[in-house]
Amino acid sequence: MKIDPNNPADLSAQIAKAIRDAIISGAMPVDERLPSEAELAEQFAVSRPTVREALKRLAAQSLIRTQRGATGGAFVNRLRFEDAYAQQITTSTLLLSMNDVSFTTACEARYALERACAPLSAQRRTPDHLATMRAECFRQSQPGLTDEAFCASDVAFHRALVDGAGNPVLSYQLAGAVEAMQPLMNMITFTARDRERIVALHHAIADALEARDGGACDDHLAALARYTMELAEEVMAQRAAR
Amino acid sequence: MKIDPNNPADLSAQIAKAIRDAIISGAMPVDERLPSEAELAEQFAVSRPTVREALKRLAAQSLIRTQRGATGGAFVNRLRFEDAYAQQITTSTLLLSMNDVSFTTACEARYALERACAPLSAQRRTPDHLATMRAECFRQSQPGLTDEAFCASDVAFHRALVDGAGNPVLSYQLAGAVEAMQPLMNMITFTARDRERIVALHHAIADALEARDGGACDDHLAALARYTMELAEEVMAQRAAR
DNA sequence: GCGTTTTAAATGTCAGACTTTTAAATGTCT
DNA sequence: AGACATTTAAAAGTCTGACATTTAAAACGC
Repeated sequence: MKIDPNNPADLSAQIAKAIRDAIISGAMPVDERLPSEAELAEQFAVSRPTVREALKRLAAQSLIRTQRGATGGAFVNRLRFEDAYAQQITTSTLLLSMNDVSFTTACEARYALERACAPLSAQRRTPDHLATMRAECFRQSQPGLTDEAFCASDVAFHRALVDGAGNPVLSYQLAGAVEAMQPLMNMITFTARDRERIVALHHAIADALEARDGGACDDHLAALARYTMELAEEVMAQRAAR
Repeated sequence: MKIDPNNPADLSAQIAKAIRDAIISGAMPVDERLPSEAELAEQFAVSRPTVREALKRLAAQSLIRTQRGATGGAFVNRLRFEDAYAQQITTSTLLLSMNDVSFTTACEARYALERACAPLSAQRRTPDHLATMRAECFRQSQPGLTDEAFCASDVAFHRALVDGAGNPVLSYQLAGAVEAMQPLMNMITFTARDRERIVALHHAIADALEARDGGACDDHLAALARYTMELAEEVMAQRAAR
């Protein structure tokens, strides 16, 4: 850990960076305890509140966790895939909403990535994945379902597809792409016929995975992508006309 | 923004969550100024240091930025793709290093995602992207190059490929997958013949993109994926033997 | 009217105290 | 001796109040 220059601004950011670099470089292994706040304050020659601000920055990135009590302190945290999912999803959601990314762009990215999973998922999906997909299909065909619940079920279906690839790195990367689409999808009103069509494609996808036919799965995903974009275009056209 | 229960622990986390939710829900538009730290302290009935810790958490996620001075304060930050790239890369890198993800798993994910970009990149790549790829190919065939520089150039080549798809969401998602592989790739020692083979495949990929032939590009990427994994397996076998 | 100075508001930092949590050390009883 | 209760100390979490620094707008002077 390095010292800070005599630049008396952003001290907490500098300290956070120093510690972050130490963690990333591997100098501090997982579960290693950092010095206490008082010791860090002395080492960096700053006050304890400043150290605390730095630690909170790292905690926000799940790089450390803190524990109170006698043997407590700040510990290097093992970054778990589940924790990273959550961050990834909020970041992706904000990226889409704050940069007026078009529905088309987001949708294209999402289906391109999903199609990348298709062949792997066809090979490796378990009965569990199939069961989840069938269950979501069933839910999606229930009559009284709100559009939001329909979209949420859609996300669950596609997550099962992605998870079927059995590659946590892929699941992590795709969590953002799939879930961040949900707010955009919620802008669409699905008619009964739309839903019917989508559920039919979902069934076709599940069938293809059950048959371990990656090619067919890819074809149906492509069809679903086209159909989703068509629906979105209609909505856009209606809004433009209004 | 909601109040906190009388739970006197994690106050700053609760406050950060309240503000974060307000931002994500869209209740606070981009560039909106938050109340001053003193006002927030009063609203949440906590002290200013506690509010500051909450704000630092949000700043660590690039959700807000702060400005000093008379008209200063904390502002809702427009999350830019470039900022998100950096976070994505560090998160992905840590995920891989802390969860002993195998080279094979990471490599599989990376190439699956890259292949998802291939058809789009074939359609939309600009001369700029091609020029970058050619330049990196040239660099990769320089004799005195260290393994690390070779890997860095490899990353640059593949980023150009991904950026060629002209979809910022894809570029963002893939930044992590591609760059986080670099530390793993650095564990491989490339012989002159290895490099020759890789550069040849890179050239073939660039040729396919130049010809706007997505299929050929996909084939070469698949070949590159196979070859990379073969190399890694050799390295692993050598280590196991030792 | 324009340039300079003052002022006020805001973040950034510090020092010291107190509270709460937690586990280990100590003590006590059976 | 062992099990249970008590004390103690270390650490994070919080609060109060103060000072420093930055910055833009207001006040002032020419």
